[in-house]
Amino acid sequence: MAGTELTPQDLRLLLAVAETGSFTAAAEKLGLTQSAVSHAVGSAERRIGVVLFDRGRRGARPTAAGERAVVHARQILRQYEVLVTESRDAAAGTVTGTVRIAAFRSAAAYLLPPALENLAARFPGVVPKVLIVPELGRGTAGEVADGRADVGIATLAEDEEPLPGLSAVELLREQYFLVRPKGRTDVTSLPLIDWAENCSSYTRAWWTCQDWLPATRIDVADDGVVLSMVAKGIGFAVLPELTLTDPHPGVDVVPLDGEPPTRRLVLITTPATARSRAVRELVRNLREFR
Amino acid sequence: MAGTELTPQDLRLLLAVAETGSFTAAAEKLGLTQSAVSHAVGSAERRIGVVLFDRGRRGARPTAAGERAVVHARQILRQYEVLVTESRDAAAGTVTGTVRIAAFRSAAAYLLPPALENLAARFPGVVPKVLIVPELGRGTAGEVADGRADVGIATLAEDEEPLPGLSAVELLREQYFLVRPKGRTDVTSLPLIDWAENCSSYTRAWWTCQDWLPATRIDVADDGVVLSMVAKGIGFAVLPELTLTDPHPGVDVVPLDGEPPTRRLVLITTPATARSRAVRELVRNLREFR
DNA sequence: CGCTTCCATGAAAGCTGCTCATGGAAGCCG
DNA sequence: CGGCTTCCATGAGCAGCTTTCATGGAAGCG
Repeated sequence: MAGTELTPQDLRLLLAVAETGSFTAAAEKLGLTQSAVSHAVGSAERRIGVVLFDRGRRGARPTAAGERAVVHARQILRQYEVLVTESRDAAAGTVTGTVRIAAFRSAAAYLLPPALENLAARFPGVVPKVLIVPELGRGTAGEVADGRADVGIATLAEDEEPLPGLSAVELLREQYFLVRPKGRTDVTSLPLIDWAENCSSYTRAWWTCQDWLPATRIDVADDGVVLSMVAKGIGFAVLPELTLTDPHPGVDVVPLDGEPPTRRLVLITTPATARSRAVRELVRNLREFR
Repeated sequence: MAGTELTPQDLRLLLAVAETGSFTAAAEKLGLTQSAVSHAVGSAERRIGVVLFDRGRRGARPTAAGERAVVHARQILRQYEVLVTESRDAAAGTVTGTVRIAAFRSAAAYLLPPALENLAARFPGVVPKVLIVPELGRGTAGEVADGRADVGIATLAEDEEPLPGLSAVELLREQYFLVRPKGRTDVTSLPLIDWAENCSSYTRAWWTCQDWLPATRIDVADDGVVLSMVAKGIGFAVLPELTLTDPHPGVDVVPLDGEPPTRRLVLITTPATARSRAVRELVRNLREFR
């Protein structure tokens, strides 16, 4: 395509190829010919002087260079959208556009609904899209960094810094509580039911100050399952406040001794969209309704 | 241009028109015809459904919508560059690219040189471009927000928050000092020589705690001029540490009584580029050499 | 009023991105 | 081992978009 640079269409192509893993599938997805994709990708590679995909029998996989290109492609395409909606808004004096929110399950369940309701009431033109992501690996911050979301609700340990270049605003700071089967006051002999998202670094410091460690540790994927297992007397758990918002019969929630561990919930944003009215309003809402 | 969206060429055009203030000048700047610009801008406006420029006898001025479009256009074009250089770097295992740094004068004079020297030694492929901006209005942060710089060195009062969506990392925290003509111990009767960039909100709180106020106030544009005026005995000044780095004959620098005012120097970055190796290294250098 | 300096517009040229048609390579399998 | 399938590459040709060329109109300035 044009001269020496990549057009938005090129970017969409790269993205489609990366996401489908094949030129043919990408072409189909965009309503084009496989030939068109092949020509375009080849031309793009020639123009920037780098191979973006390894073609093999099983399709096409991005090279290291391709991975980088794809991340930027997503962000550029998003910013094109923002350009258009913000320009229209500026002319019409309205607030519209979509806001893609990445949140982990419990945040989406307890924090988002009131904020989104209020947002919808005041800015009917704004369409929020919620993306539920497990807070593992790079978690929600990764979604924002890779251009798949505009705003992320992430957890951060007290001393942790956000990924470079992402701006974090503290939403709230929450404590961990001891959750034990109802009536069971001594849990030292019970297994600890841990939960994959519950990044253990948050509680590790606290454990090192205790004079006992749990006998066994059971790992579970979902925090709801953790709670019902505790209710059945299978073990005890250490969970943050947010996952304990609903009343849970069959368990006692008690504060932890000493210096209880805490974690911060932060709002991750990217500059590209953070200045848009819709995102700013969402952030304001979330901070109000915490 | 193409279908329903703006190509990078369209963006370059918008930018050129906004910067030159005329279709004709923009065309010349890009080596095109005035006709091409007119057709392209018209077509872009039709596609996004908004008038971007007010055309008059004196040329073209961006509308509110146009202003927004231009800001995003700068950022999108920059991110295209970053896409290309990062992809090439990923393939070749190098670190290249330009980093545009916005700094106010004294930061550029005292903070930047050692950091840039070190950066150049370790990453010869990285080309820093320094943009000196008065820290007035939105200051260096505005340069970053509008896509004219990748990194900004800005000042922030203790309780101040950075612009929404920009991420700020604290570089250092510096005190204000009293600067008076050599030997002159009582300055209460002298005029205060103030300096436009010296955002008075930083020192206002301190003044309200004092039991005297300066007789007169003289406003000067440059901090160097402030110092030489003090040296001539014309008045006294209250200046932050950074502007006092060099020895200044003819003045005494003494700490302020009570709770002296401070300001923070922060590094402002945008996600688009902050993850690039070059920017991260620059940030590391600046924090080391503070 | 003529002159200059802006921008707009219609028609034609040139380039580019797409499709069509085809070929090649590599795995799978009876 | 040929046939089949499933990938991607390539060359030729067409359609459409971007740009130019050649004008025209509108408004400020002497």
